Amino acid sequence: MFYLTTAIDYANGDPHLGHALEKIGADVIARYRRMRGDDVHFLIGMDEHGQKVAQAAADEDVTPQALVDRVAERFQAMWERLGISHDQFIRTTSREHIAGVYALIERIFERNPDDFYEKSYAGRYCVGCEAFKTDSEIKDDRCVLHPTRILEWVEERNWFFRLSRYQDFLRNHFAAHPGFLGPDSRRNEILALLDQGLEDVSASRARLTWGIPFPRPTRDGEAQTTYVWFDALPNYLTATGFPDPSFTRRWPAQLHVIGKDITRFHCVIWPAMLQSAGLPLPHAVWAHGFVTLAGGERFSKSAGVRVELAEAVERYGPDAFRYFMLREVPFDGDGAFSWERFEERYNADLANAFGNFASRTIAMVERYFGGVVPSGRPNEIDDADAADYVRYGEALDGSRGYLIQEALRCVWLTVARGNEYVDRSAPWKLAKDPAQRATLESVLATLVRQLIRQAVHLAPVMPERAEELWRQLGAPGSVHAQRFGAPLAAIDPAGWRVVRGDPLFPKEKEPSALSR
RNA sequence: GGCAGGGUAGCUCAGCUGGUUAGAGCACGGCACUCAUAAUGCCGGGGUCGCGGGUUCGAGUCCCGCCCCUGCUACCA
Repeated sequence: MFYLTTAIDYANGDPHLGHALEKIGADVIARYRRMRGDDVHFLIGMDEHGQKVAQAAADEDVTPQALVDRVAERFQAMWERLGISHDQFIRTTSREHIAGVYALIERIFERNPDDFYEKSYAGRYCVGCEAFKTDSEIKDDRCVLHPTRILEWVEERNWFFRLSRYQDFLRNHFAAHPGFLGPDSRRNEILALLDQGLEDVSASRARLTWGIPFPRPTRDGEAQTTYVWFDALPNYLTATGFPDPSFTRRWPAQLHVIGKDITRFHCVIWPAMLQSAGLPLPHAVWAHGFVTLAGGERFSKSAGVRVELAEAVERYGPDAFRYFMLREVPFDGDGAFSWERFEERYNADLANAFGNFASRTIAMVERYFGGVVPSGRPNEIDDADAADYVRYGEALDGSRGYLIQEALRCVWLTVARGNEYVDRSAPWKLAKDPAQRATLESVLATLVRQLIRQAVHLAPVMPERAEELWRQLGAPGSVHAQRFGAPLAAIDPAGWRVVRGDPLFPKEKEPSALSR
């Protein structure tokens, strides 16, 4: 079982490029795994509690539930449009999740009663943020985000989780499992944090109105609300059906795909919670980077969205968008989005190099062989491609992290090889000489084999376009039903009837009209 | 401030433990070709390798100092 998850998205706005990058990247991993033959379960979802959601609902004069219902629908519509192949969509307002959170907290109370304790928390509270502020967020006695408001000194009694107790456990875990967190830069940051020492974290809040009731009241009988760590993070566990005993069929997760900004929660608090509950830890966490804008401004939930996701998807279609994001934004770091760059990638990589390679190959099979793929034996082209696809696999299988952009580079090496091979072989010359018929057959069979492999290896990234190429090649079944490695190498397209279709990535007639 | 990473062609980046004329892709220019989405292939121009010292026969690659950028430095998520 390969159980992978993405961060659940906070339901206080519409999906933007940052959300999309994470889902697309995780989707590629999920699809890649399925095509390796793994039994994949891919979870995504929404984080729907919290003061900001309550506030947003109040502003619109709707109930919080009505608000999150609407937001969840918009997210799901976007994921469908983008071809995200999740198996499950969890929402933290669902009954199952709430029951799971109760069970997890109670399990900690049973197994490690000392891990929860009551403590008064005093601090400066910003009404604008609805949150306590730390010194670094305060300037001249005012919250840096709301300088016009006056900070209140607030004291409240909460449940706390004894995170500090797990410092050594976490350090040992990181030492024993070097691959637990990647990329290395994030891992080093967490190791530094562990060296610095851990403070306990609050597990409940008194003034939080929209959330899961904390299972136990405080000593003075006050009912509190579960704070974010114990509300949002457990979604990965509750989605498996926990506490139903069958949850072990999926748990522990193989991989949590998250943004680099929430690494700490997933690599410190979450593992400690699980350990406290006596549950196994996820095998790995991958912290991807951010999509930035050309100016360097960063996308985040608080920053304004400057490029409309819907527009970015519609302009060249979801598959081109998926390709662009993953090729341009390294999955272990940041990358910029710009229309100029998008058009460059689209024209150079998709239309000219790859799309045209498919077009010219299929056209030649039609022209010289009446559309029936000739037979031929694998040769040095297949060998060279195979070496590239080994690297493709190493970039996606997690052994060195999840370097999707490298996998794409590998496929394009084979595209370049194919175009070069066409020119070197000059089939149009071979076709004029009947004595060269066998050579012509061999060349075109080779090109079709290349396209087969490209379709299969691009299927995780561009599922729809890969399927269309598969169809144009006259290949049987679905590209998504294929398997990498030996089964793929064994495919012999001889006799397939190609179907010449529209270009895979049509170019706009007036490129200037697309420029901004 | 502390810790970590980075500053290499117009753009995005590769350059491992120091060693022939510093590389790739895109963009740009020329040539070739015509199967193809005026696509492709070949060739080429273009870089004081952040700045200043130092070690060495020799440094983008090591050492010191400085400048600049990014991330982390815990309760919005």
